[in-house]
Amino acid sequence: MEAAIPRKEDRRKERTRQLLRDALLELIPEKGYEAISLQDITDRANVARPTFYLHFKDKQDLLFSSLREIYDDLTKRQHMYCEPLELLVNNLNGVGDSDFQHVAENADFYKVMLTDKGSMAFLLMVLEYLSNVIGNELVNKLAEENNSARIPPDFISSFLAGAEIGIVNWWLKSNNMRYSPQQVSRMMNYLSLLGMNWALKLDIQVPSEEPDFSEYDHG
Amino acid sequence: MEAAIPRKEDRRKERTRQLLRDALLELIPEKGYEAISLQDITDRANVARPTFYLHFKDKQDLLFSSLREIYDDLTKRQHMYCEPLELLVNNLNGVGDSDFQHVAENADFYKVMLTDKGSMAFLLMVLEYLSNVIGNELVNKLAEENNSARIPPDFISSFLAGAEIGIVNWWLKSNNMRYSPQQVSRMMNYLSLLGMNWALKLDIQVPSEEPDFSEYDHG
DNA sequence: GTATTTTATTTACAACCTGTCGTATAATGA
DNA sequence: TCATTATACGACAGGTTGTAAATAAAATAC
Repeated sequence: MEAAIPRKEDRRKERTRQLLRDALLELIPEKGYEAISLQDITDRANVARPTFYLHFKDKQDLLFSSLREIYDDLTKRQHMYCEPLELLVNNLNGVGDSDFQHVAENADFYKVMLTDKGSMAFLLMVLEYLSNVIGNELVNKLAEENNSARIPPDFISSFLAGAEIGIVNWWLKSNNMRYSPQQVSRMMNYLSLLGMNWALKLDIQVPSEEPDFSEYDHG
Repeated sequence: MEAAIPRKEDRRKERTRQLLRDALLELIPEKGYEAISLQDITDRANVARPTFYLHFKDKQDLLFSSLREIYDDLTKRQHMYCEPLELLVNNLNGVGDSDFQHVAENADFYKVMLTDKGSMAFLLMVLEYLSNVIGNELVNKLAEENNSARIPPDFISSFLAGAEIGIVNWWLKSNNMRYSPQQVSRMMNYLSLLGMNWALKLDIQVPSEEPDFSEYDHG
């Protein structure tokens, strides 16, 4: 056995990987994920097709690699919002905003991926991400407050994760996104809160003033 | 132009179509939807591959054809449960049962389809089906009771449709389905009710007796 | 700066897939 | 029985994937 010499990472490696990642994200809004072939990707990245296999197993592997950093970043932003917990229970108006904000910023991407041109693996990845974030940052923390949940916390997390996907799908298709990310996020929180109150035997109050959910014109 | 002669449908036509439909549904739990080729389907159905194109456009067309009858039937069953409305608001314990019952009966199928071996088109079809059923049979009817919704009814429908998919996904993966269809359905209803109350300015009461959501052993 | 190692290119290949031709066969309805 | 028409069959072009060889290029180590 040779002694493993910890060589410094070859610069070309990361460079090629980045080219491939960028090419994929660039192509998705153009022709949809499913329709993209490895040839398309490597052509766009100016890389030979066999080279692809030196770095990624297949298209899905590349997709996941492309998205990991994005979602890691989102997780951090969520963490900021939900800490401390008191801020959450007294003010629903920040929780989840970053998610919907992110979707709005990448609307072209999500509009395609939440289509039959998208990918099941991606949707499941998002579902799991949401389920984990909602579970770790919200439901489990609330469940600890009062240790007598009527409904399993992971049921609630999965419920809300699915609901959020349903909402995003509705939002992206609803007449050019007539609601702001903050509005959608708030609708979601208000609609979830009372059921969660009951499920976790909590007593978080819905703000008494009526929220402003009026549509807005795009300008 | 020839006069359209209304010939009786050739028996072979429906026979072949049914063979193809059955073959697909048979193959899905075996190797996943995505991995199935037309060759697989026509082999299983004992039909020549070019014949496939005489009846269906592609694999997805066949899938939709296979599922249409199933979902039409489900819609009817939903309709029964939600009519009359009074029965609904006073008794949460029937709404949506048929959906979860159906999933339990076809667990093998859904376990594969809600996987990266499944299909986005299928998931979107289910999402739309759920959104329509929940909208038409539940939310819109409740919204008419009191014409001053705080949140758009179609937001609520999409929210619940997504939530149901999230729940089904959780349920199928949760340790061999430790909850009965009725339990899962009830959890879902109880968790949704209070938020919907607020959103639609209603006053449906959550039953005061504690529901039984204890897990059960499979025997 | 030079040598060595790693990475990338190129070309080629086998295997599979799809969609669509004709033409021949056989079942069906009239 | 007879005309119709669904189906079988074989074949084709064009696309895909994953892998293999030998060659060229680039980065690191010294």
